[in-house]
Amino acid sequence: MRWSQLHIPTLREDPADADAASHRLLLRAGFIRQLMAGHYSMLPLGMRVRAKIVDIIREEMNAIGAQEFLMPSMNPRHLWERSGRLAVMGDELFRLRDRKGADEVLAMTHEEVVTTLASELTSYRQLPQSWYHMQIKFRDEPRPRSGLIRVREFTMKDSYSFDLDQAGLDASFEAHRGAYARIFARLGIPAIQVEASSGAMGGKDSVEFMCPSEAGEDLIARCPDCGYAANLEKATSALAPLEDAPGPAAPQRLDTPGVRTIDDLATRHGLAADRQIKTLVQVINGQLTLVLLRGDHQLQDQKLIDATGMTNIRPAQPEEIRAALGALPGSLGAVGVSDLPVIADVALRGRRDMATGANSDDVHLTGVDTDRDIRVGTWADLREVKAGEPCQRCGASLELIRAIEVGHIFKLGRKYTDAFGVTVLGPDGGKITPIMGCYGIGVERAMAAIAEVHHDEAGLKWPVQVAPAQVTVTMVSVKDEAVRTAAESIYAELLAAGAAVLLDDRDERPGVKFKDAELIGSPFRISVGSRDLADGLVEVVSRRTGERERVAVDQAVKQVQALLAEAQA
RNA sequence: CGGGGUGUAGCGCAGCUUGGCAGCGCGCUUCGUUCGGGACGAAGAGGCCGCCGGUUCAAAUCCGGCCACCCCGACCA
Repeated sequence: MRWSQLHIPTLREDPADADAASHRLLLRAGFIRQLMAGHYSMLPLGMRVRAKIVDIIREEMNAIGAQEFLMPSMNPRHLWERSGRLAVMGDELFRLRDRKGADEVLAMTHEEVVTTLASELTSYRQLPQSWYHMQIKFRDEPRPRSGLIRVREFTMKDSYSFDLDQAGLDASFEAHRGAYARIFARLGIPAIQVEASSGAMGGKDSVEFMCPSEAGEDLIARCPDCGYAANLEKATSALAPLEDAPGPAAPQRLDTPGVRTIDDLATRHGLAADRQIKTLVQVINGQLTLVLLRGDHQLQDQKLIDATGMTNIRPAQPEEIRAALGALPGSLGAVGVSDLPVIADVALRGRRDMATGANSDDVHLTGVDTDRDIRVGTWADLREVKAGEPCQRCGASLELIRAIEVGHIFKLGRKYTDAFGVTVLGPDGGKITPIMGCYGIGVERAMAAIAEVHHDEAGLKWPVQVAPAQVTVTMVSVKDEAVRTAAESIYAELLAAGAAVLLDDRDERPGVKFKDAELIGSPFRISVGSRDLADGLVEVVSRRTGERERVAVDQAVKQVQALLAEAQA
């Protein structure tokens, strides 16, 4: 690759409106260009990085025995009706219609398609299977952002495993977990594995691979001591147990004029927030439901979704609340409520002598025992963990950090094999419905994550495994014939040795070339200039360490190869 | 979808308040000088001022509508 032939130049100034560092640098260094919100063109430099990421993923997937497929992005709509996801995914699923009037969708993932292929499996002898592909996914995101981190069109490596039983699924899952750990290590992404909610996909065990970064959209709770880590949507902590003295034999009325918040009740009536029951009203699949939490706790929305299995949840409007309970938010409670479902956070279990609203404006109740006075239909973990709370495993103080979700693996179960009637015959001649796992990596998002982790003020700093140019050979002075000859020869030799090399043969001043090599993030640079060449020397510079050394012209290739090997080890 | 902001040369922006020749920096072309850390001089090229409509003798500028993009939120495998 010769720089003089690269069609898209680097930019002197930062592009406007680029929020994340990766976004800014990938634009400026000429790796990507935006077409519209959430859709990017991949330029030659970006394409090279993407190809290397794809290669690494492919190697590790093949290494665990997964087989590569390629399934269409455009799917018939009926497939998605059959799986039930047409309704679940809502507006996020792109829909279109062809000239015959047939309805189609642009696939967000490929469970439906891969399951139709799996229907040709006939015998238990054919299992287990792990199938994957790398294909463009389409998602009508409400708000694309941060460059490649959240887009509407992106490449995903998604794989799907089919096993006879839970033990087989566990093995496939662990194989993928290992492959993912190796992939992210090779990509230079310091991914940490966290417990996650499986969300709308269904299924049980769910592990996300998270790259800590301020540009991330997720929050994870992590224990610095024992390594416990979970998505905030799932994280729990060990709460200090609260000892309640026995209260009165029945709840007592407390007039609380003007009190509307937990704080009001605490400051004006001396009832600490952790002695209050917070009553939220949510509409879950059209059903008004009371959600109870300790006064000083926040509801984690995803936990409510997971606890109920419903995705269609919204806070109730004040009119709905008054019609159902006879009071407005600020004086709500669950005591005596028998006609509405009640879901309570486990932190309220067994509490006594608590305070809560009386379902009459400006009136509260004290002396409430949760077990005695409230008809709780479901106990669940609903509370959002806060930084500093003790780790449930070891008691150390939890920290909350932002992270980019670069991979997600989970045990799907039989949702799709059931929906599509996939069975194989077992050894006894009986029908077995295979159990599935699914596993995804966002390729361009991984590229952005690498850029987030590996950059400085001067530009990108790609790890050698994914660098678009592992070595940039800089002709410091293109008009010097001796320089040209030496640089061309080093370039050819490195190319022949299989290295990714970029020859900067532009007629530019040296400073421009040095800055650009740093901007695009070449791990190593060989400067071939008249000054050193007169002594038979060239300069080798490391982007990462800034170290530079002069070596004999005929030793340069060997020296750089040694440095590359060392960096990859 | 709610809130905020921005659309003017390839990129970054000024001009809009108070209507009157379309500007600046970078980049690009040509010539000359320069040449190991983003050079300098001279001469050039490059515009549907997001789109549609209105007001006006006259609109980048004022008014209305629409579109796009960005940020915050909601949303999200």
